[in-house]
Amino acid sequence: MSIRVLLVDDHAVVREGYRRLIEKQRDIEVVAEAADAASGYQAFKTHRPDVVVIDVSMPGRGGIDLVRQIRQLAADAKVLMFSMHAGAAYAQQAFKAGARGYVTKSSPPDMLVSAIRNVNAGRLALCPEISQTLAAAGLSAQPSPFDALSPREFEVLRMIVDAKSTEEIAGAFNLSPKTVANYHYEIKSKLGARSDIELVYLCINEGLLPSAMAGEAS
Amino acid sequence: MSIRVLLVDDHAVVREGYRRLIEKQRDIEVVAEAADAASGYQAFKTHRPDVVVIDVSMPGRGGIDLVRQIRQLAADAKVLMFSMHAGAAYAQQAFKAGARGYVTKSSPPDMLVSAIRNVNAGRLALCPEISQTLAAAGLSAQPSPFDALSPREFEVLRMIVDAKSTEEIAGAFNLSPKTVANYHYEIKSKLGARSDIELVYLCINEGLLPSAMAGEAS
DNA sequence: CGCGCCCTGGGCAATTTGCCCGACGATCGG
DNA sequence: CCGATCGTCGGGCAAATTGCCCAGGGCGCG
Repeated sequence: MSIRVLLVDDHAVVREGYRRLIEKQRDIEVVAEAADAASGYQAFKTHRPDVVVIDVSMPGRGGIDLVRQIRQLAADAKVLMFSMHAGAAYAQQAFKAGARGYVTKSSPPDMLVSAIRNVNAGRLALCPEISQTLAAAGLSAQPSPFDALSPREFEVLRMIVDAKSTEEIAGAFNLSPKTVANYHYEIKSKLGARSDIELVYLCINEGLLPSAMAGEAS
Repeated sequence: MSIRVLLVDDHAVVREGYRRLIEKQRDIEVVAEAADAASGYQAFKTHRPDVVVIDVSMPGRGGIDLVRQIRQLAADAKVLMFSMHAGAAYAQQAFKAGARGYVTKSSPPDMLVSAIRNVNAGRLALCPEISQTLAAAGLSAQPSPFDALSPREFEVLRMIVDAKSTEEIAGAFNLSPKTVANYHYEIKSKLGARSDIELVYLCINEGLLPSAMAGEAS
């Protein structure tokens, strides 16, 4: 009996790559793919895979939200998060949302497949970089102020540092602009940022951002 | 005679994915892979591929630099950039560095392979999102928008992205806070930034912020 | 059940932003 | 020499945003 996997990633190439890695194994098979959170959720409902592999950074509400949704539907769902950044903050949010594993895209191929096996077996799966930064952030020094953020605040923060306007965020989450503005204020307050620009820097050296994104120079 | 391709991307999964797509074609073959700029450069020298596919965002100084290096070695090298973000700024940088194509990772698979053929044939290759944003930004806009800034504006900009408050800047330059606010407005206007956060990103990928991203929590 | 989080948004004063305008000096072409 | 242009500096004012407080509803936990 093989492990049935659902792949959710907005980049077709990445899905191809993961699929290729998986197909080399004979005890794992890909039963479905999805390119965004909404269709990923549908695919989960219809296929009920053993393991769901989700990319954290996806357009719209992002992968973290999808985990939450899925776990709400099926509390025993096994989710493996898949990310391109090694920031501890993301990983922590992912685990809080109910993920059972977290690996980066730069991990060697065999780690990616063994992570699927681990998660399927009920074990946690995380790659060295993550466990390292997680451990460092965890027991040693200060608990990152990002831990104080509620899930919702974290998601709003992501949109903010992605240079989205208050209205865009409100639209994306179906919230009142006022509520978003309140989150914005609360986030800055919790993180001790005195301006949006400080906010960006905090996120950058927390690893929340791919370090340098292209601005919308329109 | 098939098109010989060199793949440079730091994520193993992505290389796998691209390789899988390419192997389905019989006129294209992957002659080498590399996981970083340095080994990519070596691989280019030894294999002399027809087309080099490079991921823009790689550890170190990124893929843009690699293009420049390669073009310096062989001015007729055909480089296809491969990115996960659709920002026009990155694409422009890529073309300025000598790339002949630019596609995003969210492009459909057949676009990725046809881009290789186009670049190999000497044509430009870019996916719709990019050509759109690029056209919007105006391809004629060759000079960096930063050139439009007056000296004073430039100085103020540097203070702004250094997270200084309006009052701090006014104090540092012996100006009225109102004047600083006016400069602030004028700068955003000239650079086309709709928020301070976009301003920061513009500066980052223009290389204005050498010290910005040094934070490694580890 | 009570307590305490989180989510959601209204209210409102204080500040900032967006945009326009006027003034002064320097530089430059004719 | 004379306008034209540009950079610097700031006032004004309406509109938007921020800072901060508050309140009700939902959900989990002891």
